[in-house]
Amino acid sequence: MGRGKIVIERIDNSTSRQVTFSKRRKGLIKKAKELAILCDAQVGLLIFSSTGKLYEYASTSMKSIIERYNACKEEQHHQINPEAEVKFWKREAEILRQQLQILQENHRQMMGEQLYGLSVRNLQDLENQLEMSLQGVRMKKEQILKDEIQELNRKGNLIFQENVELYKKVYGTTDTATTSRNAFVPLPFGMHAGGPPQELVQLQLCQPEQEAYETSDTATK
Amino acid sequence: MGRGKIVIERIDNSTSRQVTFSKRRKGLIKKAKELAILCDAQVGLLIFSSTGKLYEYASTSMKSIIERYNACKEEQHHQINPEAEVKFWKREAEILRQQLQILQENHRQMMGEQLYGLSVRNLQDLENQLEMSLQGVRMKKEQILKDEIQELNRKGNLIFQENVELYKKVYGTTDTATTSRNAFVPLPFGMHAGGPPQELVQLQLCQPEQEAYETSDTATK
DNA sequence: AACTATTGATAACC
DNA sequence: TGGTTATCAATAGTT
Repeated sequence: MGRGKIVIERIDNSTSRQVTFSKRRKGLIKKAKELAILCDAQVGLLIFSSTGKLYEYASTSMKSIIERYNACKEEQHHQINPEAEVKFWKREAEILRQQLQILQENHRQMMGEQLYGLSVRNLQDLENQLEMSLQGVRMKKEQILKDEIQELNRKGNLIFQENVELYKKVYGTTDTATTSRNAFVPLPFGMHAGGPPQELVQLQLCQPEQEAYETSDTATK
Repeated sequence: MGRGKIVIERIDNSTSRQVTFSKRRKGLIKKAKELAILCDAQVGLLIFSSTGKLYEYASTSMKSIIERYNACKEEQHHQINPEAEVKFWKREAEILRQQLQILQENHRQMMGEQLYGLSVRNLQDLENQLEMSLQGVRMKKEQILKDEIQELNRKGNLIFQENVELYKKVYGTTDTATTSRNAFVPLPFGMHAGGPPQELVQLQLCQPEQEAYETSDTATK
C-alpha cells in the first residue's frame, strides 16, 4: 500500500527505517484504537524503537492490561518482588552474553580466524558466503564510483556550456565550436576538438575505477 | 477500506462485532509483526476480546517486553528502586545490548548487506578483509583435506601391509608383489600394480578438492 | 469462509 | 519532520 510493493524485511537504510517506523507506528496505534472501540476489546500495545524509545497505547490502563495478562498467564511474580527482578536481569544479561559470544565466534570465523574445529563442509559454506559478500561489496563500490563519474560528467558538461557562453560573450557571437577552429582567437578549455569534453573527463575518471578492479582481481588470485 | 465507510464506534450487532474483531485482530497482529521486522523494533500486543479471551503478539518475549516497559516507567516516574543490584544488572544488559547491536551491524556488512552509507574506502577495506578471510578459509580447508588424504594413505598402507602378510599366510611365503604377478593365485585388493595403493587413494581424494577449487574460482568471476 | 468494491494505509518523493 | 500522491493492502458488506 504505497508507491511500490515492499518485502517485509529489516530496512537497511536507517533514515527510511526511522521514517517508516514513525508512520507505521502511528498507523498501528490507530488500528489498535479502532479495534478496541469497534469490538469492545481491551488492547495494550508496547513498541520499543530500535533506539530504545518507548511508545505505547492502552485502551484502558496499561497497568490493568498487564495485570490481566499476568492473571491470564497465572504468573504474577517478579513485577513487585525485587529479588525476582534481580534474577530476571541476571538471566537477561546471561542470554545477551550468550548471543554476543555466538556472534563473536561467528564474526571471528568470517574474519578468517578461529577456524579450528570447522568441517570441510562448514568451511565451504563460509567460503561461499564470503564470496557472496565480496560480490555484494564490489557491486556497491562499482555503483558508487559509476554514480560519481556520472555526476562529474554532468557537472563537467555544465561548466563546458558555461564556458562556451562566456567565450561567446568575450569574442563575439561567432559559433567557435563549429566555424572558428583555425582562427587566431583562443579556445576555451576543453574545446580543442570542438565538442563537449565528455571523453576527456570520462577517461580521467575511469582510470581509478579500472585500477581498483585490477587490484581486486589480482588479489583474488 | 471496505464496501462502505464506517464510523469508529462500538458495533452493536454482536455477530458482526465478532467477525470484525476476528478480521481486524488478524490485521493488527500482522501489522505489528511487520513493524517489528521492518523497523527492528520490539513490539508487544495484548488483546482481550469482549468475551475475555486473550490474544497476544510479541516480537521477542512478552515477559521481556513487559519488564522493559516497567523499567522504562520506573525511570520516567523517578521511582527507581534503590536496590543497587537491579540498577547494576540493568546497566549490564544495556551495555551488552549495545555491543550486540554494533556487532550485528558489522556482521551484516561482512555478509555483504547494509552497505548503504559506506564510503568507497570503507568498501575497499571490507573487500580486502573478505579476501583475506577467504584466503584463510581456503587454506584451512586445503589443509584439512590434505591431512585427511595423508591419514587415509597411512591407513591404506597399513591395510596393504596387513593384506600382504595375510596373503603370505594363505598362499605361502612367496613374494607375490614382485614375482607372482602372472600366477593363478588371486591377488589381494589393490595389488594389481604390485605396489602400495597410494596413487589410487590420492586420485580419489584429490578429485573433490580440485572440484571445490574450480567451483570457487568460477563463482568469483 | 470466499469474494470484491471500496476505503484506508503507506512508499516514494519533496 | 510533515505534507502529497500514486499504489497497494485491508476490510465492509455481501454471498
